[in-house]
Amino acid sequence: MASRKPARHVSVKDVAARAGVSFQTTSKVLNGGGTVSEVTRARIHQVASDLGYVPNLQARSLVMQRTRTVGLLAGDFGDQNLSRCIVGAEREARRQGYGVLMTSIDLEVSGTEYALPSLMERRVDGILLAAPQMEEDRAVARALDKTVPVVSLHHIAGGGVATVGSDDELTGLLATRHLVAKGHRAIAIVIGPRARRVTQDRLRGYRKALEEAGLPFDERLVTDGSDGAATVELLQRVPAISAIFAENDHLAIGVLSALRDLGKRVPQDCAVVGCDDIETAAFTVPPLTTIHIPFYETGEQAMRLLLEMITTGSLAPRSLVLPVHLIARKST
Amino acid sequence: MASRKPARHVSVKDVAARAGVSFQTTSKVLNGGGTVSEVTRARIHQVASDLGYVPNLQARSLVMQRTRTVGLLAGDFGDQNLSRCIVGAEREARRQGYGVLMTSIDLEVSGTEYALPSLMERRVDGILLAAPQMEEDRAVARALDKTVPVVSLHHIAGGGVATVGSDDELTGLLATRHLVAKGHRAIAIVIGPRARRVTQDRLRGYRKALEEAGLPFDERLVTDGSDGAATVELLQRVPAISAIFAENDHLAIGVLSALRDLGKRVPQDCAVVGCDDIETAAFTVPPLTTIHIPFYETGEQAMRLLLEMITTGSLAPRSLVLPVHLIARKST
DNA sequence: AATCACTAGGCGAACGTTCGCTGCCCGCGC
DNA sequence: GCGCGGGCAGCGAACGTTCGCCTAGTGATT
Repeated sequence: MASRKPARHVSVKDVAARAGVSFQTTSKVLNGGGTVSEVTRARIHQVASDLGYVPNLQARSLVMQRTRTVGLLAGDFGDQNLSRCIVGAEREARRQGYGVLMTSIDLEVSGTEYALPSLMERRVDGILLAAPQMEEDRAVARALDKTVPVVSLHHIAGGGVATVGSDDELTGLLATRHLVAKGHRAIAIVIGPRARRVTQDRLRGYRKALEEAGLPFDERLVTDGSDGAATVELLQRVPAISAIFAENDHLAIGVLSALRDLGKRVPQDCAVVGCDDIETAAFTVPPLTTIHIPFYETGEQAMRLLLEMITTGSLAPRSLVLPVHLIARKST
Repeated sequence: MASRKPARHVSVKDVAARAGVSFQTTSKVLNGGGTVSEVTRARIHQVASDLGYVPNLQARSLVMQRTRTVGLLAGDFGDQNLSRCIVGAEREARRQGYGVLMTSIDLEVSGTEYALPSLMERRVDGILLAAPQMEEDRAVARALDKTVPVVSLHHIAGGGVATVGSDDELTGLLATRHLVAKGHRAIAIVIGPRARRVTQDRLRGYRKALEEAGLPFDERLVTDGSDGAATVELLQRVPAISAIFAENDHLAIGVLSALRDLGKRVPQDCAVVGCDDIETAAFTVPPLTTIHIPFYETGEQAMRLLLEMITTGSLAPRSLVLPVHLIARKST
């Protein structure tokens, strides 16, 4: 019935046989360089293309001791910001002729259990970590085989890992400064999970900006925005609030909607600034002023660093912090 | 200075030497099964874990003639819907012990140029196509090596490729029926690129629903929504319009914003229904009624089908259409 | 005419596995 | 006491490459 034969791929030997040369010579022509006469070279190329020869990178990797493949360990591909990083990283890898083996880690298992070993078995030349949730997982640093270069987009507990990211403190600083510059004095902040670095850093930037402006830091102006009602409570607690800094755009959208429910106009009654510059930020009502985070470039730079580490063989953990900038829209 | 040696990985031979057995016996114990006495078995396991042995899948693949890796050719990882598919696909692959090699194709090159060959060189066992833009690229079907199973999330010109997707005609049908049921008679449709299958199919569903309801199809009620002004023009052209079906949620958001600009209330003055159920659809103002497309499941099923084709060795192009359903929110 | 320097291409080994076969030793039954 | 079978382990080959080394020719130089 259906042809069940896998129809083996053609190898250098097949080409060699047809061209009447040794397979090593064929190899020289097709892949490596060597001194082969122009005529046989041409003949071999001809036969190879006739037969549809496709080099077997597995075999090549075996002898070369490198796969030209990097592992990408992602927390959640669904996350829009992360996926922008990934796009950048993948593109850079491809540009340099590297393949990308992707794995995501589910929340249940710590990633150390399955994902890392699976990458190591496939002998990736390096690993790019894009998993915020393993920030505080001390097992990760331990599980990381010291033989392969690693770059992470997030801080890794235990350190010793190269990191590429954006300047989160600056992010908080710019956002808050902007509000200060607009004349606001009672500036609240809505934050995500406190355990996350990004939260802490942006919060620090917020405090720094207040300090610069000679404004007191008031713990009552800080609220956890994970549930929508938080903003409402916040405003009831401190009615004087005239501006809200949301530590990321999703929170900002929640804030916007809470303000609308309260009948407050943005930005007249209350200004709002977010962070991340997600795609929809430009289309909220009103369009959201936010801090643009260069996610794409982050991924790109991270991959570039990783590949550089791979080619130079250096395992020294260098780090890179990318600048951010404010995008003023209508919410402030 | 910095240790520059790659510090070679430990192989079965290393383990064997330490355990005082032949490397083949070690292989039997560690990977394949064989008849080995309990004591040597234990000893080998001990040594392997002491030395930190990690099997080399490259070498294994070479002899087994399969890599347990599938290629994922994606159009755009940034696309939210696509990335949900990808998450589902990756998860299923991982569940079955397969690795996923990802490549995205840039708009400049057709994908056939670089991406497919690169996957073939790495000897993937199968390929999952998730690239809407190659829908009409006839080169794709030709470039596809007939030796490896392929499943696509989109129609492939030339056919012969297994496809998994959702029922786009049903999508248009349900959306329009819903509006009809709400009593609307002048129902406009805002569509994306006409060349895309999904557009055509959803449009067909729209027409079918109108027909069912005995409403005439009016070409003036069809508009290309790619630029925001289209909706405004549409409503000026046909003021009687009381409902708009947007062929996807992004278009719907554009429509919503246009209606707001015109001072029309949603849903009182004009109802809106979208498609896709993107994440933000629940947070628009008002929350968007839309057709939920099971992207995650689509990816999952596609991968399942692909892996099944791989293991059974069947190349027959089976196809799968997943059902969709309406999610009623406040915009209708 | 003998040596030389090159060029073109072959050969063997290695990379880390799997797999089928062979051989050894031991205990058992007659 | 002899042959036999079964459990255990080793051996060789193969998968498709790359790489260094070797050899057989060729034409030019002494």
